[in-house]
Order: sequence, then C-alpha cells, then structure tokens
Amino acid sequence: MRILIVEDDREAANYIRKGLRESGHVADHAADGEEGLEMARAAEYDVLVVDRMMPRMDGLTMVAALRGDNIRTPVLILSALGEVDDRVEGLKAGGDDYLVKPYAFAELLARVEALARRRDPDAVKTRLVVGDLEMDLLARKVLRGEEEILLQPREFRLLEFLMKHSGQVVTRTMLLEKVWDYHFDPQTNVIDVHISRLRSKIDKPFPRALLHTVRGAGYRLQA
Amino acid sequence: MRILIVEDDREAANYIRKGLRESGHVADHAADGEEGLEMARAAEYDVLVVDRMMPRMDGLTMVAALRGDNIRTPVLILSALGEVDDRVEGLKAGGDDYLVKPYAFAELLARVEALARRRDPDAVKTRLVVGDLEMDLLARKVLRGEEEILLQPREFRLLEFLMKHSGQVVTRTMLLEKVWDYHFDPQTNVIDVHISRLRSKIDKPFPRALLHTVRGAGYRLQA
DNA sequence: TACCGCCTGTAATGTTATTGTAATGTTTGA
DNA sequence: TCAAACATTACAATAACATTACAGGCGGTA
Repeated sequence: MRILIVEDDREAANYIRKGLRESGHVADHAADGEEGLEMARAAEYDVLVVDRMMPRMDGLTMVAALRGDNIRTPVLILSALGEVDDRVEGLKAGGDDYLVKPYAFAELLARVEALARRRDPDAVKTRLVVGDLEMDLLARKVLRGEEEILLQPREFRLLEFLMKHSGQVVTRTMLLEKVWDYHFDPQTNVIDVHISRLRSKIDKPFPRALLHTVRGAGYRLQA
Repeated sequence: MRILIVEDDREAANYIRKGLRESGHVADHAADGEEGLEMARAAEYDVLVVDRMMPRMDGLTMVAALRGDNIRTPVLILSALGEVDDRVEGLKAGGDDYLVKPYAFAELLARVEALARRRDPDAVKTRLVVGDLEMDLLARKVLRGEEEILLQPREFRLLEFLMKHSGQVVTRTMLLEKVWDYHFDPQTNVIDVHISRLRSKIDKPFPRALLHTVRGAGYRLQA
C-alpha cells in the first residue's frame, strides 16, 4: 500500500514511516501542508496520514483543499486535540478517521489498513498464493507444497513483489524501484543475481518452474 | 471480553455474535434500544455495538441516554448512513467509533478490540502456551517443561508479547511500542540485549530453541 | 542519610549472515 | 555465427545481530 505521511515533526514522521515499511507498505513523507497537498495531488496514494497542526498550511486546510479538488483518498487525521468538537471539525474538513496523540503505532496501523480496506477490500492481504507456492506475510514464511523455503530478506521482498504481480510481466525498473528503492540504474547485475538465487530455492528443487524469464522485458511468476 | 450487541435485525446480530464468540469473546444481544439500555445499565460490558436505526428507541437516543446516566462504556455505532453529518451526529451522541454498513467482519472485530483496549489494555487471556513454554499472567510465573524460570519485569513483558504473537514475526518497532512504550527509535541496542538475556533463560538451558531471529525483520517465537 | 543490591539501559566488542560486484559461462534470436 | 541478454559462481565488504561488561538509578533498610 502507498501511504503519504504529512507531518512536520521529522522524528515522528520517520518513526511512522519505519513502522509502516516494516508492515510491508510504501510510505512517503511531506513536511508541511503545502508539500503534502502537492504530493497528494500528484501521486496515487491509498491513504494519507495527516498531522493537524503544521506550519505554513495546517492539516485541516490541506484536507479541505484536497476535497475541493475532488480527490477522495482516505485521510487519517492525527491530533493532540481529542474533544468531541475537535473530532467533529476534523471529520467536517473531510477526514475519514481521527486519531488522538499520543497513540500506539499499532492503532495507527490498524486504522490506516481499515481505511484502505474500505475502498479496496483486499489491498491488505496477509497470505499470497501462486500455484503451490505460498507466502505468509505475518509469519514471514514461504512454502512450496509441504516444503518450507528459507529466504534472505531481499529475496523475500523480491518474491513478495513477484507474487503480488503474478501473471504479469515485472520489469527490471519496477524491481529496482520497489524491491531495492533504487531510483536509478545501478549499472550492475544485482537483479540477475538475486533472481538466480531465488530460482535456486523456489524452482530448482521442484519439477516445474514458476519464475519465467521474458526476454527483453523482465520476469513473470506464473503457475 | 463481554460485548453487548444492540441490533434489531436478528440475522445480522447472530452473525456478529457468532464471529465475536469465535474470537473468544462473550456476546449478548438486545433487540432494540430500550432493551439495550436496560442491559447496558445492569451488566458490565467492555464494549457496546449499537445499530443506529431501530424500532422503539433508536441507537443514538439510547447512547445519549446511557451517557446521561454517566455510563462510559465504549460504543461502536453501526449505520447505513455514511455521510459526514451522520457520523458527526453519532459522535455527538456519545459514540466512540462509527462503522458504516456494509462492513467486513474483520473490521468490526478490530474496532471493537481497539475500543476495549483503550480502557483496559489487556482484558484478555490469563495463561499463554507455546510448545512446552507456559506463562501464567496472574501468578506472574513462567515454566518451561517442569522447570520454573525467573524473569525480570522487562523480560516478562517481552516474553508475554512474543507469546501473544507466537508464530508471527514481531518487529523491533512493535517491541519498542508494546514492551518499552517508546514511540520513537532510541538508537541503541536495548532490544538486542534483552532478547539475549531472555534467550539465556528460556532457550540456552534447553535442547531446542523457541525464540528465532528473522534477519532483517524481527523475531519469532515458535515451537 | 548512607548503604546495598537489583534492574535496566548503554556502549564496546565480537560474530555471522547477507548483499552487491565482477568475472565468467550460457542461451537466444537475428 | 555473433552480439546481446541473461545465468551462475565466488568473494569481499558491510550491515545486522549477539554478547559481555559496566554504571546509573531506584527502592528498601538501618
């Protein structure tokens, strides 16, 4: 899931970001309302997490502006103000949910995922399946048939991405961006190497291969 | 957890009830606002799940009446109305959260548990078991096999959290939040140190380890 | 208040696993 | 048959984790 955090406190933002990433989401950050507005307009996010009090443009103004542009991305508002009237204000400005500081990260995560689920009931899957290959995101385990397969962190991310796009061709550029967070071409064969390692674990020991090369285009995972 | 469902649609009520029971809660049912009010006054519930539209006395009136009596049990309001003004009304009447129909049961469950946690962070199980490792929350005792294991308070909380999420990978961020109440990254290796101490007590003296490192992700407790 | 012991976090140090690179080999299609 | 695209392997750098020792803080006791 793609999430935008709009929060002026850099430390808090980093903390949220790290947690969201650990839960398998992609999180960007904007440092104030104006920047947030711009980013939310430009990119497709599944959920926005917006701090209420910020310099330059506060959270409510930003959300109201966004709604004015007819952008309906779900918004979770963070605030130190917890009175009924404050929450009401937050909702009236166009917020979808409201979380009072201090909060536990787990609650933020639950609410963010709940908001995303509301539009797209299975944006937040915990178990991926392609043929006889299964991945459990919570337990971080991969099975092929009965066999458990042990993967390195990078291999895990790689396979996760391939499974989430099974049946589709996944390009090298996509992999660099989504699995490596590289936004440039490293001019090396990192991808080839990791694909090879992944194959030796998920395909080599089994009769039929799932991970196919699409020459000149990329790779495709398919039963 | 004790939950009261106030819902006139018997089929919907049974559905919720069944789901909540499967998740280990105790769920009662009232068929309209008047009955619900009476039951909520009489018994101690951890959460109320209240339908908005009901014959005799509607959900909002009921909640307002309850709050008038100074009963603060958290209320989750269910409604087919999703407009901002409707949600605002729900909160003003004294609701704590608002769920729009149709909803996924998992979301209802998550919200009910979030509400309950807000007042009583662990109104749940008293005995945890993973393999031959047992923890008694009331007696504050830990056993592995026949052996009693003495833990420090922090070690106890750490193990408790791991046991409550056994089989799943627990990230460092989760541990910082739930075991240390840190809502930021302390930039030290507190976690590593405590994991090490815990291991020396629960795993080292025994033939098979339960606490596994999942490199790049966190830790997993598993038999 | 002074003393003691336990608990906890920090920091230094040691260990191991994981990753990217580069060299080399193999396949593919024009 | 040749070049480009892809595959495999080995290795060294490094990041992630584990362990140990130490010191401050806190509560209890005299």
